[in-house]
Amino acid sequence: MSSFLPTEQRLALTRRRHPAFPRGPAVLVRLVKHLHKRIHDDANTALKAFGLNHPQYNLLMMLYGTADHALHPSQLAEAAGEKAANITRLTNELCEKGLIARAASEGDRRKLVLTLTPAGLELIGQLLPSICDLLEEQTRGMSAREQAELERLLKKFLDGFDRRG
Amino acid sequence: MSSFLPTEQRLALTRRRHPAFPRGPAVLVRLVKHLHKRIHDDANTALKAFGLNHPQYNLLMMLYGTADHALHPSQLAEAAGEKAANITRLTNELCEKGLIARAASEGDRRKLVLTLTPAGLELIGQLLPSICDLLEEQTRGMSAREQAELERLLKKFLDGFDRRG
DNA sequence: GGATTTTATTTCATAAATGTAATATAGCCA
DNA sequence: TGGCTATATTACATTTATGAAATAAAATCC
Repeated sequence: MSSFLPTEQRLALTRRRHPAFPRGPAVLVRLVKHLHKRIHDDANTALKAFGLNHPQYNLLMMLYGTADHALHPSQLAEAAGEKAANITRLTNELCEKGLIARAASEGDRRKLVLTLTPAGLELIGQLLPSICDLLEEQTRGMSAREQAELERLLKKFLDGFDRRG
Repeated sequence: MSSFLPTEQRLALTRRRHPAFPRGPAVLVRLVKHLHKRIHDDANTALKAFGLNHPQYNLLMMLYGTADHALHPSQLAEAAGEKAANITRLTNELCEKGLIARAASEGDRRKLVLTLTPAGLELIGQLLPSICDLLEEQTRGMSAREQAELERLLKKFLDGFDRRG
């Protein structure tokens, strides 16, 4: 059946030993952890054929989703949820592959501008069909209505973290 | 407002450029990623006071949630969603702290048995109140009904990955 | 029962992520 | 303008995670 069953059993036992342990929230947290792992692993597998890993793909897609395909490193860090130090390393890798380019920022010379190169755009065009298939397949079990409801609830969940700061 | 808004805007632009890109599934995947990050960071912060990090805490709780507080390394890896190599390192750390103990397995001498020590149990008792508070707070924005519905939908989402193998 | 295959665990090399400090420029204010 | 503060980015050290090979014991097969 579900790969999550053992987790629930352990949680039940935990509650017997420590009744204050909040079952619902703990289940949600563990579900997110499990899902994240599966999503990350699946994506890495699918992207291997294109010479990318998941974080690199995410950076490319953040640029792809921006008006002029250009972002400052700090914006990219924020967009992709990566630490600044990580952005340096990952963008170095993408530069070496020729998928993005670095340029000095016109207005503020502390900043750089990262842009997708034609090769980067080309690669995105090549890999998107695989990624679309993957995303469709991963959510095949849910109706459109369920997906929308899940989206709503996940956003509410995330709001709770924003509130905490 | 929501920290997720920019993500949605980028997704909208992505769809304009590549109409086949499935918005719903992509949003779900990105929400899971954001949530996981926040959960992981919050937990690490809360656990620092107890000298633990999130993966170490997870291992302790997997043992705590098991009938006799004992698991083989391979079971622990499965339970915590960690790779075997990682389990070796993490359990070494926990052994050095005296929170768990290793023993040879009676039946199958390829295996080890990992058990919570009294000190490990004691530490869990000390940190659980903080963790319970944290979990309650993170989910405060959702009603019990919403939490239950979210749990149901996340399980359905996870089922999709189990089906893929 | 001996050879072969499978399973469990660890070791080691490597990759990925993070924190902290260093560097450089911008913006501000007197 | 000069000095102070804030921001952007990178470099370096450290931690954390992963993959692949090595080791050893069990299970299987003939």
